This record gives sequence, structure tokens and C-alpha cells, in this order.
Amino acid sequence: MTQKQLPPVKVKDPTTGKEVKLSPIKVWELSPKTRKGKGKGVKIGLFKSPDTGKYFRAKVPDDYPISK
DNA sequence: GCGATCCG
DNA sequence: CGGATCGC
Repeated sequence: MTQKQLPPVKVKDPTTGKEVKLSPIKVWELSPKTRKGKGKGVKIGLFKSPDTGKYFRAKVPDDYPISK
């Protein structure tokens, strides 16, 4: 059992205004427009509010794995 | 404003 | 096709 299950991300549901731990449905990274050597982009995760079922995006930690 | 990505 | 996400 070497598999590490990813911890849920603490995000604020804009629909409820509550901070909830959710696992991102999809995660990707916005590359910096000028990808010149440095400048990390921002990792974005797609979530859905458990209460309203609405979708929203939020930043995820830089160490989060990317879903393709 | 751009960069990726998805849902209305 | 737009809006929304975050950093520069």
C-alpha cells in the first residue's frame, strides 16, 4: 500500500460561502503567458458544490497532481 | 489580459 | 462563446 490518496482541497464554495474539502474533478495548470524559464502558473481545479450541484473552479496547491 | 478548461 | 479561476 504505497498509494497516497490525495487529500481533499479546502475550497470555498461560492454557492454556499462555506469552506469545504472537496476533491477536484479535474486539475490542470495555467501556464504563464510568457513561459520563459520561470514563472509558475496556477493550478486550477474543477469542483462542484455538494449542496447546489453547481460547478466552480478554484486554485489547488502547487503540489497537486494534474488530471488529464 | 493571458494561460487551460469546463459548464451553461 | 462567455465566464470563472489565480498570478504577474
